[in-house]
Amino acid sequence: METKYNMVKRAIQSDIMDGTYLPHQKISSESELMAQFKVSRHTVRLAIGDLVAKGWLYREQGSGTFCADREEEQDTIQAVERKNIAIITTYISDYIFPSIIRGAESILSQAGYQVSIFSTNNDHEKEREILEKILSQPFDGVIVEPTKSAFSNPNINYYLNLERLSIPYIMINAYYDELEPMSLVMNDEKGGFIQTEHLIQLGHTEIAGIFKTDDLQGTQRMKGFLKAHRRYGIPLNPKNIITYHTEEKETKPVQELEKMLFSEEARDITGLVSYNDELVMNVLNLLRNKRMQVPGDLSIVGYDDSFFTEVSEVKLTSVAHPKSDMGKAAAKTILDLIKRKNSNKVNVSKQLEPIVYDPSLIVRGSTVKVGGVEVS
Amino acid sequence: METKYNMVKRAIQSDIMDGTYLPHQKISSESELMAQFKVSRHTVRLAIGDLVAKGWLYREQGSGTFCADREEEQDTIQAVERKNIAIITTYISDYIFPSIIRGAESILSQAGYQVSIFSTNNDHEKEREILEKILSQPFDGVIVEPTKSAFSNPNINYYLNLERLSIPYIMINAYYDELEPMSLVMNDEKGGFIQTEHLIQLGHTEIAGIFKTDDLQGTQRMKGFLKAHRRYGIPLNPKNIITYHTEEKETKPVQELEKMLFSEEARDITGLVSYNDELVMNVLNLLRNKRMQVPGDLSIVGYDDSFFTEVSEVKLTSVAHPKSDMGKAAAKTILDLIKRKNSNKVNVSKQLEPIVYDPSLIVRGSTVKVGGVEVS
DNA sequence: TCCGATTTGTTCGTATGTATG
DNA sequence: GCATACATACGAACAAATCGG
Repeated sequence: METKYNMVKRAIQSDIMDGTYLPHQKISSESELMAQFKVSRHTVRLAIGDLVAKGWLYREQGSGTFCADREEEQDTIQAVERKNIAIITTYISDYIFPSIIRGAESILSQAGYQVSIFSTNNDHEKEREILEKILSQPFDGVIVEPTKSAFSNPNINYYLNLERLSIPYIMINAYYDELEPMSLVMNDEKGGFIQTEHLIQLGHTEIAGIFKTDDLQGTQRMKGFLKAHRRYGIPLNPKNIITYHTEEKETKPVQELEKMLFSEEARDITGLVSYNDELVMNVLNLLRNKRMQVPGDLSIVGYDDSFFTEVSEVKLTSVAHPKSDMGKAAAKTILDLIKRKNSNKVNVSKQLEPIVYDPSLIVRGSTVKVGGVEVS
Repeated sequence: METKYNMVKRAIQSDIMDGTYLPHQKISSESELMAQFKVSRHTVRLAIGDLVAKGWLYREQGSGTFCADREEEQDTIQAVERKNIAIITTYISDYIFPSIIRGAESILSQAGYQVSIFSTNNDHEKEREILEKILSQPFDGVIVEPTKSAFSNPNINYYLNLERLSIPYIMINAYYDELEPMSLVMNDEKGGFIQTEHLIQLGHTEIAGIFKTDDLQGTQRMKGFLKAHRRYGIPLNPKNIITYHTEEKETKPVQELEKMLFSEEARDITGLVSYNDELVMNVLNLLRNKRMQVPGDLSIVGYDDSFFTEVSEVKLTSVAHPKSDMGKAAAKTILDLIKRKNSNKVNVSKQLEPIVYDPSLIVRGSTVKVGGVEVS
């Protein structure tokens, strides 16, 4: 059970961290806070007193309570050398993130840094909590994989606050456009393009595409999918595209595909471009039940070149993802930014050019010429 | 004009400075101070609150207010605000550890703790470095998966130091016998037993076993493998057993198996007990090249019930591993230990009984009656 | 320069909840 | 179970500083 003064305290801290209150700005008066939270003056003063003691606020009698400037103080704290870096991902255990985390951890621990991990579960609210935690502690740098990157982010202010406190951060896999942060991403549009191009060059003309549309990767890959069709003059039936959101990943895409392939109005799909390898595994289960052959009846191109490509019976054609290399590069970049910051004392997050990984296709057994025999 | 609470404050400070109150000694209770200075309780609390914030005193509900030991102030002041837990695993990204880490992270972050991760790469030297780092920082608890747990550990002293500093730690998957720590492990001997028993009950008598012998899990599973043979009166040819160390995992076990199955002195092996599912994947690749059918020609039992069991064409019979449940349980246990420590001020690491997970076999398509048809 | 409204500072009283020994 | 000690929360009153008119 949370205490009232703690609620007030956290609310004020939030307002400080998301930039509602800027340094030296006056915060709401005690009576305003009393009304706002429907608590007694005593409770408000208790909350404010705590924050004053911790150096978040300062009071001036007769004038008001003000947001403190915690930046100057930062230096003194940093004198105590504690090298700490935060990694925020959407999911810790799923899929390719462990590789990314491992890559980053190996570099960072070698450089004497300690790595703290956080996962948002692709939820903006959780992301906010994590950013608040990071802002209230002495982190030297942050590596973040954006949550629901296709949508505008309600936590932009927290990232701006990182900049204000000159804590370097970089984004991997995707980035929030508004921030123009240093980032390490794939050229996902090109990735989607070469996935599709590969099938087109094998003679496929009726190609289904399944894309996750709540992150930037998915929307970009879909863009590449469309572009390839246009480039090669292949007419694209809008019904060939299936989109889904993270929460639906276990159900909707496979259900929709089942409809597309096996319902009465089924069309003669011969190729499939998948958002990623993980999804292909679900698709393969469906096809196995329906006695459909891969690649005989359906050629499939995955994305990420994950371990799935090797363990399934049909080795999967897939787009290579840098994975642990990306993690390592991210780690090196953040170390570089920290070094620059400590020498220049200026915000350099945006001085570096984003690193864009060019995708390349790893052709394996899951794709063949349309109607054709396995190439192997 | 001096305020009342300031008088009380200065009086207490004086008593601390002139040695009337020694570190960790209980000071007068609030009601005593009320009488002594003839002020209200609120005023006393205001004075004490100030001194607590400045680190001169600390309060314990139900017990009293105590003089702080300002020698160790640096440590305590950080420890109070920073709820930090370390997780040490052998490998961060491989296999089932991501699930364990995720399970632990979800519980710990919910409890407001921050999770720092370290990986030893199964190397004692790296483990030592990590333990040194942890000992020099304010961690509240440590969850550790032992490195090379089958061997005696050269870093025992570091763990004893954790105990001396009363930092709770627990071990998962295995434990160093000398320490008798709180641990969460599987009954690996029983696991190896039921793997083998399953094949025996299907009529197999020539069963190969592959075990990793540098961790406790592997040696225990091998023990179960032997026990099952004895129990059922099946003679066991020592040549049916292959052992390997972590560094050899990509080469030796498969090479040895190839020799066992396909060389001139090959024997008629019909069943295979594998240290884990990951290894089975390598085995399956070998068998595919050799055009050997699973389960038709060889029945295979894996261990860990990992994602591999579901993605391969032949669904794998395997022993269930608690994975993220184990991570969650580990997190809850360490939180419990921290709570006890903060209340009792004694080392309680060893007061809890180790949690042992009983293994259970998940039967899928990779095992059939000897010489028989697939059961499906 | 003073006034009055606002805002924080100090102090009292009271009540109930929760942890400790 | 009980007394003790700290924790949370409400209410009220007056003091002292600030600021705009």
